[in-house]
Amino acid sequence: MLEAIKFYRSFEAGQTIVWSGDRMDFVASVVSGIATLSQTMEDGRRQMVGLLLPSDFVGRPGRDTAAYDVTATTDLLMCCFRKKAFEDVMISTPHVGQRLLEMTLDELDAAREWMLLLGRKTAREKIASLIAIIARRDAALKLMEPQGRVSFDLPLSREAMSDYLGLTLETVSRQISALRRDGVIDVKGKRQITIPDFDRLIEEAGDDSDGGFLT
Amino acid sequence: MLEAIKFYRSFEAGQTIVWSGDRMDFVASVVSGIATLSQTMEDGRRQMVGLLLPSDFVGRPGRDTAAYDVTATTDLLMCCFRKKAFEDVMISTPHVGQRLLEMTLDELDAAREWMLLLGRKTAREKIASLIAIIARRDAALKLMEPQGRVSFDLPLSREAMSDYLGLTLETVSRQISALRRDGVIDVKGKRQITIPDFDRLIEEAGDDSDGGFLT
DNA sequence: GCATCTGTTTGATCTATGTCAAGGAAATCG
DNA sequence: CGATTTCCTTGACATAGATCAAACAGATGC
Repeated sequence: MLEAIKFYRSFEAGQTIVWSGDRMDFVASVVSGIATLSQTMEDGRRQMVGLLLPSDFVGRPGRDTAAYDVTATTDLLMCCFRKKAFEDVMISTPHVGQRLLEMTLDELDAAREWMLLLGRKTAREKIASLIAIIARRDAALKLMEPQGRVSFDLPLSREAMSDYLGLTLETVSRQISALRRDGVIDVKGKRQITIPDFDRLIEEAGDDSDGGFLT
Repeated sequence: MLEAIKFYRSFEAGQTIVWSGDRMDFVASVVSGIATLSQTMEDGRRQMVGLLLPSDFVGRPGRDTAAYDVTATTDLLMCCFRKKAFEDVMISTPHVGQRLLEMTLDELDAAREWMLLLGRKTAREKIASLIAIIARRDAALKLMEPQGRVSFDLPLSREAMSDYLGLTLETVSRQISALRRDGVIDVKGKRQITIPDFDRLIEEAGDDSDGGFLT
């Protein structure tokens, strides 16, 4: 049974949890906080390839080295299982594997949505999309649909946003300023965002679909 | 048993198999030929989000509308299962679900590799990466590792390549010409590629890892 | 209260890639 | 066979976003 073999680990904001290529003998799920998966090229160019929110799963059964850097963006608590033990549970409990398949398919959909963003959206659309994604996720925690006026805190630095969106941090900053000037968002301090009209934001994001990354 | 419920469908090159949003009551796997998954924005911008090669799986158990456009790039033969029947088999045969999980995890890795390409690589690196991916896949069919001198046919038009890479078809064309001028690749006609030195190509692709999209 | 540090904003310029346009090459059709 | 169509290449020019550089704002420490 899964309960019997789990243990917890906590990390501080900014800390790298595993480096790509490291041996990784556990799998885990996020309990609280935010972590990112990213890939880095030799010359330092970096791309975030996953955003881990509470309940998200990290690690791959049947592989023993990490494929990505995993970094805690905020203080983070993870619930871990030794990989071997987890694999045993997966074999004896088909339900666990089924749930994992479902989650993996959701992640694949999110990754594909993200590919459209990276490949085809303008910088302004990218920023609007990211803000919409975070607003949706934030609302989902309160079991709501975002609608009308919405407020929340950005859990990412400008640099993290640029890694996410395939932009430079300067461009991220400029586009946030532009969206503010145009009344699409309202910014208090550096991180606190208010969206006066969520539909307007969605329009700016260029999403025809619901854009429902994390719904 | 899966054998009992499968049936085949074939499609011509260029034909769209399903449109995003269509009802899709089957799942399938590619027997021969190549298909693509793509997303399109209202104004026509398009991004390929998946490349389906023989043995790849399409469709999502537990969802009844297609999330992407599926298009046959070459003549295509698919092996199909009614979704309901397939789901029943998945429940009664854990092994099928496990295999599907493994394939989905591989696809997720490929999607993430692709995100690095879309977000951070230059046009030249993108083209080199795509050619390397296709060369690898082609070699894999012959159970080989690509090495030294390699030849094969591009199964994609310039436009399909641009949809894949988040570029315009003109940029694709120019970069292919540039790689040819620089002796990285050799092009006969429009589609036949020879790579005189595979390692050189990998260098141009900017991959630190093995870039092993489809290995 | 002042100095320092980190994260952010803004400005001036540069450049890779997009856009628009024309023409070439190979396949298909009459 | 020439005519048409489709796909590709190449050129000239425009522009979104990158790069380089400076300054600002809010923490933190002394």
